[in-house]
Order: sequence, then structure tokens, then C-alpha cells
Amino acid sequence: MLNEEIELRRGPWTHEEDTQLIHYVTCHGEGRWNLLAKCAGLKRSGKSCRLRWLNYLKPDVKRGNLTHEEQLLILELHSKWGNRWAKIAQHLPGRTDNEIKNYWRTRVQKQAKQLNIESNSKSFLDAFQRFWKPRLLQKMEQSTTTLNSSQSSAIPSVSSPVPLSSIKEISNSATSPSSTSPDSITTTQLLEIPEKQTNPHGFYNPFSTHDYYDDLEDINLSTPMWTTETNDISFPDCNCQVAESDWADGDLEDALWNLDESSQFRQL
DNA sequence: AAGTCTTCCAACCGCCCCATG
DNA sequence: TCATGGGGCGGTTGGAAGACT
Repeated sequence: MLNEEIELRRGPWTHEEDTQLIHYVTCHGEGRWNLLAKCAGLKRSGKSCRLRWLNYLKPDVKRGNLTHEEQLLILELHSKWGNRWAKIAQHLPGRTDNEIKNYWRTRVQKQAKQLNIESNSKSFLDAFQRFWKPRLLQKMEQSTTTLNSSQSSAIPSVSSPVPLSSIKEISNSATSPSSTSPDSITTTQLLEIPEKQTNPHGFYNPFSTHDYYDDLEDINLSTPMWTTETNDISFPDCNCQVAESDWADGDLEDALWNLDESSQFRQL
């Protein structure tokens, strides 16, 4: 390799760089990233090009908030495989390991911390397996039913990116990963919404067919996810307790994780 | 309105594995 | 068998944007 080191650019990608990369990969395909970077005339490292392509520019990269089904799947798979983000990402079509990793760190770990539970601990797994998971499944089924029966012209045709049946299937087989291939999730129906390629941060994805905002959130907000009865749920194994009534508001993600007040989640 | 804090995520870093010669 | 380079992966960071005071 010649060391006529061109100063490599770093930091945020520009529109022009993205266009160059897209054009080159479209014409010549992926791989040989170092060579690709040079041939494409990009003053970027091969690694940087690869990352930019895989995490942002690749046509099937999905943008926007994770759906509840995806969140459940991440929690489930993480409980089996730990921080194997790439492996987990294989089961969420269109989602990248980076995105899942970020989700875990910013949402799950944060909430776990607030609850004084280590997100990789047995307590966390217990709480998830014994309470959150069945509840999530139940409520998602309810919301699916509600959605199906109430889908009107006001709401575009929506199906879960990852069907519940697939989640259950993967949940059950995750202990023997080789038996589950990513192909087992095939029903990825994109939301058919007007194309808007700029998100609130001003980034853009030239290929994305998704709005930056997740329409499912809005849809689910219209459907109460939790009952309003007051049932305190306790987790003997993790020494903590949840007042279910406090989960009733907001979308499911909030219901799952916004337990940030001491009255909502009490140490026994 | 301005300053500070917090959140979130794109991007980078470093390690490891694997293919190739 | 060993050296080397490319690519994949998980951990971490920087900074933009929003929230809060």
C-alpha cells in the first residue's frame, strides 16, 4: 500500500459524499471497502465507508423508532445472547446492530439503572421473562386485534415489521440459534406513507421509505395499552415491585420503561 | 431569552477473526 | 506455519438538538 497518505476525512458525512458512495456501491457492489473508498474518490477510510453504507445508506435500512414488536424481540434475544448485537440485528430486518446497541444503551440500560437493576443481571431477566414479556405479548396481540378491526382509511395499511408469531418462534428457538435463520422473518411490509426523507435532525436517507417518526407509535397511542386497575406486581427475585396502574399512560415503550418515579417501582 | 443539562445516535476506535499468499 | 490485510463486531465518544431552569 502506498503511503501517499491523503488526509482522511472524519466526522459527519456530507450529502456529496453520500451521493458518491451510493453511486459507487450501486454500480460496483459492496466489499473491498478500502479500495472502494479510493476508487470512489472518497477521502474516507474503508471502514468509515462500510459503516456509513451499512448503517445509513443501504436501501433496506429502516429508520425511525423501533416498534413494540421489535423492542420485545430485542429484549428477548438479548436475554439469550447478551450483547451480540449483530446476531440480534439479523432477526430484525432493516435494523442495524448499531441501532439496536444504541437502543439498548439509551433506553433499556438507563431504565434498568433507574430501577436499580443491572440490565444484564438475573433480576432483569426474571422481571422481563415473568412479567414484561407476557404482558407485552398480550398487549401487542390486543393492539393488533384493535388495529385490524379499526383500520380505516385514516390509517394506512400496517403490519408489524416482525410478526408476533415470528417473535414467539424466535423466542422459543433462540437457545439453538442455528435452527433459526433470519429468513424466518419474511413479512416485512413497509409502511406506505408519504415519502419524507428528512428527519428532525436534518439528516436524510436517500432511499428510505419511512418517515423518521414511527407511525405505529401514533397508532398505538390511540389504543390504551394497559388496563387502569391497580395491581401491584412484585418480583421476589429482584426485590422490587411495580404498580401496574402507573403503566397505563402513554405508548407501550413508555409503559414498559418509564418507571422512573419511586412510587412506580419500589424496593421492597 | 439565555445558559445549562440531558438525551440520543452517528461515527470512530480497537480488537479479533478469517482468508490469502 | 506465519504474516498480512480486510472486514466484522462491540464499546465508546462527540456533538446536535431538545428539555429544563
